Amino acid sequence: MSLPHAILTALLEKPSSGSELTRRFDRSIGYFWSATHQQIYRELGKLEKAGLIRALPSPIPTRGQKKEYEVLPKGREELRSWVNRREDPKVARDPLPLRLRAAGVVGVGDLLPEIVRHRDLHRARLDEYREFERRDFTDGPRTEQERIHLLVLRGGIDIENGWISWLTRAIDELSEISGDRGGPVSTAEER
Amino acid sequence: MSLPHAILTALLEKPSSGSELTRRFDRSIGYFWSATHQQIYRELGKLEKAGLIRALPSPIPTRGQKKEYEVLPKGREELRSWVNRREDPKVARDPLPLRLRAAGVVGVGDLLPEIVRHRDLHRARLDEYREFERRDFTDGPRTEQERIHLLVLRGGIDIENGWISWLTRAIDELSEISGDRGGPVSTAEER
DNA sequence: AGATCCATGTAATCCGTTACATGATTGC
DNA sequence: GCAATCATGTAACGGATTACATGGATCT
Repeated sequence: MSLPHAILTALLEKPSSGSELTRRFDRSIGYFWSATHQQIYRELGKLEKAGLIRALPSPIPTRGQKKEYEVLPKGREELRSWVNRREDPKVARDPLPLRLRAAGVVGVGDLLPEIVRHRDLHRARLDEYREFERRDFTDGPRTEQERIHLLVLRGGIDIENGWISWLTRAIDELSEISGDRGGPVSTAEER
Repeated sequence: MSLPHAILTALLEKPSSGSELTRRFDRSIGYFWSATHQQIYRELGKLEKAGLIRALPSPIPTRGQKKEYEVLPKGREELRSWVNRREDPKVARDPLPLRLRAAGVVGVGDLLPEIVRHRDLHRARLDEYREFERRDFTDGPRTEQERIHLLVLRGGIDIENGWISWLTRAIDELSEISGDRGGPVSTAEER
C-alpha cells in the first residue's frame, strides 16, 4: 500500500502529469520505489476518483493530451496519516541470496560472474548516489526538506554499501570454491 | 519468479510436506524469502502438475493427511538453469525511506519513534543472525554447502548492518530537526 | 500524407495477502 | 465423545508485470 503515497508525495513536491511522474519515478523517487507507467495511470485514476487529487483545469482533456494533477487537502491528510502509521519492515526479497543457496545444492555452476556483475551494478548505483550528493548538497542541506532528502539519499548509500561488502565477500569465497575447479576470476572493474 | 525455485531448493535439501516447508520458510529460508502456507500449497500443486516434483508414495493421501514431496530430475534441471540465469537486481522496495521523504513534505510528525522501533527490529534480526552463526558455525564451515550457507547468512548480516547504520543516522538527524521545535530553541546550525 | 514518437490508457496474467473451510489427530 | 490443534486446501482481492491499443503532435 505504498504506491499511492509515493505518488501523493511526488505530486506535493511538484504537480505533474502521468508521463512526468513516470520519468520522475525512473529518477530520484524510483531509487527507492519503482513503478511503471501503467501502475501510475491506474493509481492516478483511483486517487482522483477517491477525491485525493484532481486534474488541473486544462483546455481539452482528451486521450493523448497531457493531464496535470495536484493534491487536494484530503490527499495531504491521507499522506500525513500514513507517515504517522505504524508499519513493520518486510523481509528483504532479493533472489540473489536465494540463488546462491540453490547453488549450494545443485553446484555453483556459472554463478560467480553473475555475482561480479551484480556487485558492479551496485557499485554503479552507489556512484550515482554519491554524484547526487556532490551535485545537490555540496554546501550542505539548507531547508528542513533538503536535510531529509539528503538523509534519504544517505540511506541508499548505506544500503548499497551493505550489498557491496557482502558481494565482495561472496566473490572471494566463491573464487576459492570454484577456483579449486575452474580458472582465475576476472572482475569488470577494480578499485 | 523465485518462489518455485526457493521451494525446489528447500525440497532438495530435504523432502518435506507443505506444513514442514511452511515451518522451514518461517525459519532459515524465510529470512531471505518469506512465504505463507497458502502460497506454498498453491506452488506445490503447480510444481507437481508441471512434473518438477512428485508426492512420495504414501498409504492414503486424503485431505488433512501429510503429503511429502521430492524433487524430480526435471526439477533439479530447472533449478540449475535458474542459478545460471542472468537476472538484474530489483530496486529495494522499502516503505520507510518513502515515508521519510513524505515526512519532508507534510512534516515529520510522529515518525521518530517509528524509526527507533525499526532500528530495534533490525538490531534484533541482526542478533538472531549472529546467534545462528555462533550456533551452527563455531568451528567454521566444513562442507562446500556449509560454506555457502554461512555466506548467505553473512549476507543477511551485512544488509542488516547497512540498515542499522542508516537508521541510527536518521535518528540523530530527526532528533535535531524535531528537537528544534519541541524543546527550547537551539538554532545552532551544525556543520 | 506517412512515419515516428509521445501521452494515455486497457487487458491478461501472475504473485502475494487475507479470510475462510474441511478432514485428521491428539489430549482430556 | 468433544475440543483443540494440525495439515491441507479454496476463494477473493489487490498489486505488479507484460503486452497491446489509441489519439495527438511532430518531422520529413
